[in-house]
Amino acid sequence: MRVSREQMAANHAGILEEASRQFRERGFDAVTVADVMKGAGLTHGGFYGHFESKDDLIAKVLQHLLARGEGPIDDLAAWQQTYLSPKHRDEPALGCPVASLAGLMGQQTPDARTAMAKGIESQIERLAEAIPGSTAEERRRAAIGQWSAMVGALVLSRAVGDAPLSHELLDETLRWLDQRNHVPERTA
Amino acid sequence: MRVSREQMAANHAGILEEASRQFRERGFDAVTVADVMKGAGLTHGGFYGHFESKDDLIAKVLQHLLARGEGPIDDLAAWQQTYLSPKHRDEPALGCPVASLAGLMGQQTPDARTAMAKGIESQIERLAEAIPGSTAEERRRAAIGQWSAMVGALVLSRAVGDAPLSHELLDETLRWLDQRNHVPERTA
DNA sequence: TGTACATCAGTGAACGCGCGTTCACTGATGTAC
DNA sequence: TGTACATCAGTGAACGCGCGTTCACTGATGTAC
Repeated sequence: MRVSREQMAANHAGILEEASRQFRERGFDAVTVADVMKGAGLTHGGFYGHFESKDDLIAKVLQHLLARGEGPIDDLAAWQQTYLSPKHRDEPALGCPVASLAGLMGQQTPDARTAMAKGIESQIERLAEAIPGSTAEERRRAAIGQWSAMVGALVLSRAVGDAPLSHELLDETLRWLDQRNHVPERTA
Repeated sequence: MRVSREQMAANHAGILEEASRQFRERGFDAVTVADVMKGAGLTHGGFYGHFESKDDLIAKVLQHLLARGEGPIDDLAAWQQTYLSPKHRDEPALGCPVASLAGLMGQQTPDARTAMAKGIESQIERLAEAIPGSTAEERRRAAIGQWSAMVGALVLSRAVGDAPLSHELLDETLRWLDQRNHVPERTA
């Protein structure tokens, strides 16, 4: 059942895409190679024509998810509101790979860890350019602090489940960050 | 090889303690029942005399780790400095269970998730009492924001590995939080 | 352009391993007298 | 207090299952003429 070169490339992209969703949704361990291949509309045996191993897939998925250069953040408050939204909390499969996967890097390969580290660094740089502050050092510090708070709040809100606390974590962190990004003139 | 009641109680506590360390160090999936029992100086078969299943152990470990009421935080800055230290980053086995395990709750049982949620709530309450602020609402918001930032920074610094960025995440988040907890009089 | 054949992407059964869990057994503990 | 026996915590072999991975096979693709 050989397929055309175009179809094979599409299948390869489909496996990557499906894996990136399932990994974000359920983590690396709970997702099997067969799960990913089924989701991509293929059978598990063909997997090794595309990737060397499951670990290789994990590294490639992280590189794919984290290396894509996203544009600058033009509206910081809106961006943070989207990040700290119930929708983002409830849809990890399409959401921030750092929030879903950073806590799982302990047992991963060096390639996977490197991809994650690069993604975190580039996200901090991206945030630093959108954050107010008089010096570059101050903006980078604020970017690190705010990015930590955003990732932490999302991780905690997902861990809490659907209790009121879950929504409170998102909402209060958002408001707390918003206070930092405005000079304390309005609403104190 | 029956053992005394005292010895059995000690073994039970030892299994819990060993599991709580290994889970924090390597996560739930990578730690096997046999690993835990070996660490506790026992053989794997005896496990089911103490716990119903591995899932039961996970729930009991979380209850054990997160339900213990810790005293009030008397020195907020010192407490945050300890939390955001390289030592804490490098010793997850003895560190904060929320930072190690919150990101792994997605696939866990309701009992485990409930224990985690309670631990997060009580930690926020504990922080809120140590944080400056004129109203209870303001202190709770700051507690949520700061706790999110602390957990996020620790998770990110562990994910990054031993790159300079890892230390920077801890250090800059600490300084950033410290700025929030002082009226902007010194060092701007 | 049409035909013959070599290539190879995908299939699905099978393998080997490790894990959670079970169970017959052991021998020290704890109890009944 | 001492003895006989029932209890049962712990042992370690074994089971069953699911997973990552392999492999012989299939049949459409792509190429050589």
